[in-house]
Amino acid sequence: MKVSRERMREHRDRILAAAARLFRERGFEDVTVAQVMKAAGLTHGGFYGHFASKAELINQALAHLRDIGGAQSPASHVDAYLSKQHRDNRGSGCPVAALGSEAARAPAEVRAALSRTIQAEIDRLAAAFPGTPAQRRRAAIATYSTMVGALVLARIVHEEAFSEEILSAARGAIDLH
Amino acid sequence: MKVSRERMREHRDRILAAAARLFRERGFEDVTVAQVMKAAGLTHGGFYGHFASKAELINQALAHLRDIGGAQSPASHVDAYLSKQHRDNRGSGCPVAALGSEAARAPAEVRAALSRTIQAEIDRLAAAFPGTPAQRRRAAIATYSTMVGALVLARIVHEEAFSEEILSAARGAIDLH
DNA sequence: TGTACATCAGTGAACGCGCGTTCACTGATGTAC
DNA sequence: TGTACATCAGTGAACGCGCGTTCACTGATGTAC
Repeated sequence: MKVSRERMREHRDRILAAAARLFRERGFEDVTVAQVMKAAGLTHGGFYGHFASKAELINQALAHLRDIGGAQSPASHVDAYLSKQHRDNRGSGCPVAALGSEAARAPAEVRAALSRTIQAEIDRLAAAFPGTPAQRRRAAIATYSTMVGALVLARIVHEEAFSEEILSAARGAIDLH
Repeated sequence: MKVSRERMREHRDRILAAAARLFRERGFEDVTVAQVMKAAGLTHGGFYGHFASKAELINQALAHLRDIGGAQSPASHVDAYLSKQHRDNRGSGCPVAALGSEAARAPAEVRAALSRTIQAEIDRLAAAFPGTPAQRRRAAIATYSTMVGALVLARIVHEEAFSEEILSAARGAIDLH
């Protein structure tokens, strides 16, 4: 049945939020349109009233995600990023670490959305380093690379001790002043 | 038609090599059994004479890959890893960077195969650092994290200059003596 | 403010395609004599 | 060493399932008067 314009906008937001969570948890391909709609409390047929295709949903979900940045200090952001909690909660965590290797093969729009996330993260970290703007930017890029790589490795590795060792070594290698 | 035992072993190797290349290029899900068999010069029906399932092929292909390690020095290995050439040739490159975020959600066997690759890479890099074994291992873990993260980022980013900047910043942050 | 009706968001069955997997068949291999 | 035949690797058509997408329908919304 028809629904008020406000409620429709709310449905759209719920679909995007569900998609952003499910894609990060299980990847683009393992999540079906029907599952996203169910998670949003709707039936699958209505999906195409909101989005032209599943590919379009992927684009919009990642673009939507980009707008949500944390406000904590760089140092505590790094600690939170390299925590067991983040490792074990892909659905609410960094989309670059959760989807990075798939995204590298994705259409230009998906890559562009994640590029903006990467750019924002670098800008944010740059503030925590000393030196010229160029030096700070280079340090921020290297730091973010370490963070993403360590989280990906920690999620692959199955032995808990090894996984924690990776997070700890990465935390130790990053020193913000 | 039947084929000699030697030729069958050769076919199996060709299937594994084709799978290892295609999976790294396009991911586990976008590659079909028929495509792997075609790349190996065979037809898809024969696949199940070699492997019980596609999942089994994924396991074996990653395990097979693990045995092939380079022999260059740590310093030139890092440079090759963080090169444009490696970035642009996923099919013959590091499986951790090519498949990392998908592998994190994969069955235990896939994760175990990649864990061994990670472990081997860390051991190899550790030799290039000074200090106690524990210090060297921590440095190697942080270094490999930076390498994997930077390669993943460089492959996502669509602007060529930004992508090269990421590789360069990571190279600069790693100093082996 | 109340009423009539055109609009259209959401529903759920259905469609078509591609994929993993199976299977009857073919003909070369390799063993038994 | 040669021959007869059982074995079995590879072929390609077919199957069944799940998924993205479409569509006729429903009934609440919101506009025109």
